[in-house]
Amino acid sequence: MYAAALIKTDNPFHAPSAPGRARHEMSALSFFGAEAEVYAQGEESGSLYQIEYGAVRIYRLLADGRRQVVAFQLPGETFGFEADCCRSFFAEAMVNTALRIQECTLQNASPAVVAEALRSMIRAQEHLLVVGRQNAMERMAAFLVEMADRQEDTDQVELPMTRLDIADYLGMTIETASRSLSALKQQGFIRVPTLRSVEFVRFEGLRRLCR
Amino acid sequence: MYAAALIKTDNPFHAPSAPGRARHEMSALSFFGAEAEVYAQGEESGSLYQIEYGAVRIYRLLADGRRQVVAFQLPGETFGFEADCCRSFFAEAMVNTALRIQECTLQNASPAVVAEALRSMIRAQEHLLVVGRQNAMERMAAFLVEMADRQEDTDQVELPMTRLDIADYLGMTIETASRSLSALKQQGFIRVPTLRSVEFVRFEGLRRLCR
DNA sequence: CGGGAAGTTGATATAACTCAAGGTAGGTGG
DNA sequence: CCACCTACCTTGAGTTATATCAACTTCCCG
Repeated sequence: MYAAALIKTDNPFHAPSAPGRARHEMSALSFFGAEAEVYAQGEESGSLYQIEYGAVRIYRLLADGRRQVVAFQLPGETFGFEADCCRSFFAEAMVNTALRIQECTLQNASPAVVAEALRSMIRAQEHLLVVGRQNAMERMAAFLVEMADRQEDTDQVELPMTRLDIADYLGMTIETASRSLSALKQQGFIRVPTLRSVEFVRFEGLRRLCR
Repeated sequence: MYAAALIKTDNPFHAPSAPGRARHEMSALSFFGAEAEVYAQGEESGSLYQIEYGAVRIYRLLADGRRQVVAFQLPGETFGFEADCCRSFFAEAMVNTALRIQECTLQNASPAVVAEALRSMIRAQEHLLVVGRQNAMERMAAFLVEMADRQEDTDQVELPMTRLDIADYLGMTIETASRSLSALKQQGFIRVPTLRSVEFVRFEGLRRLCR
């Protein structure tokens, strides 16, 4: 059992203790409750984070509060590798999350870490095409396809994020996000058994929709 | 003088010979005329490109031809570092361009190359905020501020790209790009002495506009 | 000076935003 | 265990920013 002091959270909820599965590395787990901040823009960087379980949103804000989520990070993925000393973005847990934290500099970065960073860049640039050039239904389809591909399951996906998170990821309002999801449902592409899960009925149709 | 055979271009124009300035490395220069392709999506990757002079656009297409420019690369900058074997994007010279090409793998990548790749990622993610959450005038202002910051000149910038390139970078139509530029001009933020240059009148105002 | 490509401006159409009301699901306490 | 409460989500109606379509202008190059 981990001491409560280890749990870094700014909301009253306390994350559960470590899961029973085996540890892959010597680094300890850190726990974050839903909405807890992992790091903030402007903070000193230098650490690398790997998600053991849970999910994290990476985002940036405009002066008037408009938010763009630039990435969702899922179990097994690594984030937080930066060239400069200061964080360029905010990172927050979306649900109860366990992270392995390790120090990492440009010099000691392994090729695997570099490779994952480069793939994150490709994903960000592909996402730019979605946000810059696709309409609302195409964006929602692209989001669902991306989640399915990353979870390697084209039957259904679990969504650790709210509709507002999805909207801020896709560069639209929560109402438009909700309407797009309803339209995909109504047109027989998906079913939505619960608010946080989506079942695919015609996955390839969905993929064709956003090519 | 370089042989014409060295000039890789798919348009009739031939790039001029190498500039007089000193070479920093042993690698030879390759020349590309305006609109010449540097690499295409799906091609085998493995090379890294550094711009000696000129400018390159990195972009992706949707099936119906919609285009998103994900980055502009300027002199001194490096691009083309990828984790996987295949190119994820197209790269095209926008004007007469000279590139130093070198082989580069994940294993032999220098920390400097990794650092520049990470900065490209941050720039892509910051651009996501512009495209996802800012209106047309804010986007155009953000573009001009970015170009000024990268050229390290807040008095004026040279634009190696067309209005259509700018529009496809900012996720808007060419008409909206033109109108946004006109609005910034009309409101006294900038002057536009030629089609390919912009003078800043109130640079800090421009910066405030897109924060 | 002429021609063509690139850019600008105007008028109208439309997709997405905004504001508002209503619905649903999950959690809490009686 | 059920009912209520609240946060989250969905749907509707009207507005607006940007896209679209079209005409005109400017710049560059021969």
